[in-house]
Amino acid sequence: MASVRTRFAPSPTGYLHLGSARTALYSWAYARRHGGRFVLRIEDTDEDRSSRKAEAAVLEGLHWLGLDWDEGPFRQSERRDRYREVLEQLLADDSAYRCVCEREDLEARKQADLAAGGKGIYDGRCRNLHLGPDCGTHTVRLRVPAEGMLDFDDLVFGHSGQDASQIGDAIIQRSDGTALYNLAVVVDDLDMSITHVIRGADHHPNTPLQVAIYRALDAPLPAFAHLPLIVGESGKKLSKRRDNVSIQQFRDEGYLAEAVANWLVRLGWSHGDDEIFGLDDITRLFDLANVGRSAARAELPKLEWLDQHYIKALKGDDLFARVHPHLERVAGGSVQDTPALRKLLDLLRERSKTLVEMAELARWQLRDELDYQQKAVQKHLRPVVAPLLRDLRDGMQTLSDWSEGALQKLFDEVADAHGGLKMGKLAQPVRVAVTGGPNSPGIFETLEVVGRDRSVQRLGRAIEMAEARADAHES
RNA sequence: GUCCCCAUCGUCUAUCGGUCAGGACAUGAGCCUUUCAAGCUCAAGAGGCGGGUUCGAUUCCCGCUGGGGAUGCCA
Repeated sequence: MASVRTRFAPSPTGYLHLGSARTALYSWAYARRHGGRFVLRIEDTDEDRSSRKAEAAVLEGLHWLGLDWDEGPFRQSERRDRYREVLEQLLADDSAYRCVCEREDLEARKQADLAAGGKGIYDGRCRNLHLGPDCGTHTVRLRVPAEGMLDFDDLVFGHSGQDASQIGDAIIQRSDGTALYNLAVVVDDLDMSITHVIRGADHHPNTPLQVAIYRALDAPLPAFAHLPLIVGESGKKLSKRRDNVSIQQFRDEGYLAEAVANWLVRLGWSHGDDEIFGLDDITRLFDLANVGRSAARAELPKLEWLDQHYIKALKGDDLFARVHPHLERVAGGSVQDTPALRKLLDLLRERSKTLVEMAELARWQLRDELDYQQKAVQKHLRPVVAPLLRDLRDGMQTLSDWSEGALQKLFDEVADAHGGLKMGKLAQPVRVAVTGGPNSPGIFETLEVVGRDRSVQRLGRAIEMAEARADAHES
């Protein structure tokens, strides 16, 4: 058997669509798994909707996910002559014919047919007119056989097909002389020797028509594999309006590429009870045989869990580089690489579902001005804690060494001095004082990150806040 | 309307005639604990309905119901 050749053929939409991303991932994985080649082709036959910029965004999405291709990108817009050549050939052997039916008229006849209980397919008015090139403005239609099965093997859905009588003679060339999608894909897949056409199940119903084209061209069929749709919360096909369909948006929301890829690969494919798949695992294990047949609902919780899973494994330079843009957004300016920040990020790994969340959790380190959470201030910075904070602050100023160990010792001493206070009584007020909120990593680690000067300063501010409330009570 | 497809916990899925129907996420409870997480333990939670076939159906067949997709001079 010829070596595997798969392709990904997106239309340039300005971003990489979630469903397309999965199709790309599966096609890529299938080629890699079988030592084949992966071809990239841009389907830009609809000029109105295509631009180079929109195409670049699609490629960027692919790169971000970690997918690479061996050939291309080829563009259908650059293959017009080839389509024309094929069209001429089809016309010459009478597999196709010119049609001069006008749009409005066509629509009216279709509606009438539908109303009369018909199927609403082309009535074949020009089918036997044998119109020549001089017939004026015209489209070209494929002469689909009147009967017989237009069938094909589908690696996911099994043997599929439709009776030819259910399909009208479809237009394959527009009246402006350009080829339509259904013709272009077939010609491209043939010319590019694609062995496995892997694409979304929304193309499943179009395939019989394409089979008719293959036959008209007297060409062998590739293997088809239609992937069940990914649907949104609504249970319907993903829509730009309702759902987040842009891979770039997931990236911007702080999801890691490996998490998105892992999420996508499991949306429709499985390998026993396994859940964690890196790109390398995917190229090693992926197979069409284990792709399911029903639509999968894209829900975020699993993605979040995966994202946290991969974030937990991130460290050092890699971690820093990936959160950096998000840190700068929170900081509202440039963010320097410091040991304290590195330590904080490390502590935040298992507390963050996304990089965006991680950056948010680092806010108290990124900005000198604290955002105090009123509820936490009310609860923890009460007048009675002022003396505690004062002792702690004083102790910090003379602490010989600013380390978790030394801080722990200081806290123990202050707790003893105040009648054996529980650690929680001390930790929470301090936490609110130095971070502005009730949640953060361990208090000693937090203080170490904040640093002596800022800790002392923030404690001072907290003492003022607590005492101010005492005054308010008295007056 | 017509054609095509799909149907296991809330979600993603395993099962390829015989299982206490398994796992994961989410959910609830507990443990841990200076907060939040993380981690660990436990719990609850599924074969749409009706017919067949079979010694035996979630699994195979048919019908129904439900859902989805396609029906473009879009891809």
